[in-house]
Amino acid sequence: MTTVVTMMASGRRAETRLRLFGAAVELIAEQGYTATTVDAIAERAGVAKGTVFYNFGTKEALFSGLLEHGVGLLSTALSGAAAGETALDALDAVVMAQLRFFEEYGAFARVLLAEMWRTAWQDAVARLRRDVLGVYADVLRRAVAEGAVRGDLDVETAATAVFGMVLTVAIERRALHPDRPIERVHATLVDLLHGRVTG
Amino acid sequence: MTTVVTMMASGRRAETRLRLFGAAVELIAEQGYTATTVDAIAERAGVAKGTVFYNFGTKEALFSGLLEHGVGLLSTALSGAAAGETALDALDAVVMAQLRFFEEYGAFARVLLAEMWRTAWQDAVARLRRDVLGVYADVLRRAVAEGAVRGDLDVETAATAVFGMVLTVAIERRALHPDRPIERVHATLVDLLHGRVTG
DNA sequence: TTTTTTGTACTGACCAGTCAGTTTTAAAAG
DNA sequence: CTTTTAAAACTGACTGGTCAGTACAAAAAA
Repeated sequence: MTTVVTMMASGRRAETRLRLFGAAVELIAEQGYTATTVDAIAERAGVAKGTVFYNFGTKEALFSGLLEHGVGLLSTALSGAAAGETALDALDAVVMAQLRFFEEYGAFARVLLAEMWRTAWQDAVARLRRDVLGVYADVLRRAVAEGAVRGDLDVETAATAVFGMVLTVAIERRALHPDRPIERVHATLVDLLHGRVTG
Repeated sequence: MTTVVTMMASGRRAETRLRLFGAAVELIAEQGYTATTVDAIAERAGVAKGTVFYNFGTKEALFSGLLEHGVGLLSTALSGAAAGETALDALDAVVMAQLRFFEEYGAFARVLLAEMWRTAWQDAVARLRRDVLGVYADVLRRAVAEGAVRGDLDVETAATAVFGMVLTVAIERRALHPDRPIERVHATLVDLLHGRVTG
């Protein structure tokens, strides 16, 4: 049972909410948002259907909350890793943090990738761009300032590219090569980024 | 109206099928598979609902056919670009071909990204891995043979990484920076891959 | 003549959301 | 410590609507 949830303000209600997030993220990862019924979420969470609506009001609000929560965790994980001697060390560390995060919360990775583009969740997506892609952009800008990277690098595009690359690889690895050590995947990606592959 | 469809064996029936693919890919890109109704697809295609079932039998079969069709076009586009003096030239060309393909068929890119992970479409996904990721893997292997790339490169992971990177960037560009020239995006990605960014 | 499409009407399953009633919790009163 | 009280949390049967798929007769195309 891998869930996006770990800890949060305690209390009966908060606990129920987290159980619902956990059930929802797994089911939505497998079936997609629309195909996942509130009944199924409630059943997996071990609560009555009415409880879902008592806590969130609508199915959409439940999903919105789930996205917010997950993006928050991801953002925390990445920015926590962004420290480092040089900007390039920091970049490696952020890539590793993203790989580890999706290793633990693989269901959330798939939900993100699948549902990120729907207009219904603009708020969570905006936050993803600001707080998650922003970490990559900051690190890259720092690298520019340190002179480790060409000054005319298109930082926005590069940040998206790295994030998408890691996300795709993390999902593919979980689906097809779960035994492959995450360190090996990290090494491949880091080599790609540092030009130790070609030339 | 951007559709995945371009040309195919002519005939009334084939034409109807392609119109349905075109309508379906747009709607599914916006709303997702489950949320898209057969009624809506038929209406946008300008066809009676019964015609959908006459041609495909089920909604799932329509979508399966759409995926097959799109993956076939993508595979053709990429392998057609994989020629080139050196393997690294070929890699650049394949990246460009993928960017161009998703520029033209942006709706299909989003459908791929969103629905690729559901177990229901294993066949199309297997073909994607074989025929599309395979093009990247081949080019990278060729680069290894030419000595342009380290011999111990994890070709599979690298191929997935590059494909995912380009896919993510292509979608993000269409959504957020439609005016940004595709050549500039290509230059950023190619620089990343050739180590002209760091060091 | 055969194949394909149309339009309308129908069905049966499924599902988000509601609501009246029940249980739990915690605190105040005795 | 026990009882009372009221709010908060939870329950599950029910409802109204939606949708994939069917049926079919008539029309259009090949």
